[in-house]
Amino acid sequence: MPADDTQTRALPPADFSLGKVEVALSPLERFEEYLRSRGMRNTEQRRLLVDAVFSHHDHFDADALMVRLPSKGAAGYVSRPTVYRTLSEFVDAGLLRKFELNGRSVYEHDYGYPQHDHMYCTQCHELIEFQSDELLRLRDSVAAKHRFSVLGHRLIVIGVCAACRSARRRSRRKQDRV
Amino acid sequence: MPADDTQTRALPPADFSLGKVEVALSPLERFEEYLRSRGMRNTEQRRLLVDAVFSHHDHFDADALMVRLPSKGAAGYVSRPTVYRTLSEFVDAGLLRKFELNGRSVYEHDYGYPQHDHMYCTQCHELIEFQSDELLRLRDSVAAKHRFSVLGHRLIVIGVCAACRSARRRSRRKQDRV
DNA sequence: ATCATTGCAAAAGATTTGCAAGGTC
DNA sequence: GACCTTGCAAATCTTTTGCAATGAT
Repeated sequence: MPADDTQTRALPPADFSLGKVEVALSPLERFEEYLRSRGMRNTEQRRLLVDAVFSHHDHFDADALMVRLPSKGAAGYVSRPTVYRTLSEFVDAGLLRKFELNGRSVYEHDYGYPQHDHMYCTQCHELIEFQSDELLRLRDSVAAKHRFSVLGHRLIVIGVCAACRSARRRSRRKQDRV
Repeated sequence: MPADDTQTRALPPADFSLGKVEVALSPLERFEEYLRSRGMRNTEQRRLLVDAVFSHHDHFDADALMVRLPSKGAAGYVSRPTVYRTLSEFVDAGLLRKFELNGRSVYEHDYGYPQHDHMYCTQCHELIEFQSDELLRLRDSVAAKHRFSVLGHRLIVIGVCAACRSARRRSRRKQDRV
């Protein structure tokens, strides 16, 4: 296990409502660890992507990440296949969590951020995070009852957020079926 | 609102662990209602699909449904686009619920069956149903706290089912990241 | 020098759409 | 007869893959 000081690094400024978790390594350091431990190479593209991914705390898909990077021809460009391949590696490395929404893969920070779930607004398509220990207890208790060994879960509450509810107060239309 | 006796119809024999809900109309009757109310046509394909869908209680995707139907050329064949179009109508009509799993759309009975969630086994890919009122209370309480108006939710607990745990006891390999 | 990684082009898989022919009301 | 539906073919969208060139160790 390669050495490194075990200082607590500051993560990107968090407009993150749930706070952050203390971590010993930055996402990049942690990923480099992962690469070393698997005999994989520390390439510029991988470094660029760690940076692009951890410079904002938000939910994004492969497309959104591409847009955030320099376009083809420019310095720092990363091809779409490499983006997809690297996102998978980030998930394997524990840097990102992945879930599906409206038929595509959505990613969010995992490393250094606390467990949480989402509410999805069908009006503005915003994802709102929330945390509930009670939910975890409930999940584990149900699983135990079925002798099911839990690796994780995905919960998304579907509905209309506070902002959109207000906006809709006067222009109301049929609600989407979920 | 068109008349009909309000008898309780038996639904397909249920190897369904959560029991069933009392319903006034069969899925087909309910769908015909829906078609009438929207000025849509009661076609043979739609009737065939209601039948194919409600003859088994299980989770399925568009492909699995196609396989269950007569093949091209044979009587009762329904084309793939029609299957997709009709599945959407079933969801709109409240007959089916839809969710996403491994990048594809999975459907299950909604009409006539109680609310529930799933545990997904990463080994055998089985979906195990469970029901929890406490979860619903928890969901609604979290939503209320955020002034979020709930339309529904999707929860999937990911892990390894009891059967696969036993099977794995002696041939263990790395666990999948979720 | 070895061998992992990248970018390109193309493939693959799921789902959707334009449209002419056919079916339902 | 009006017009909704179907099936076909083709398009679309997202993600993956084969492979030769490039880059990391």
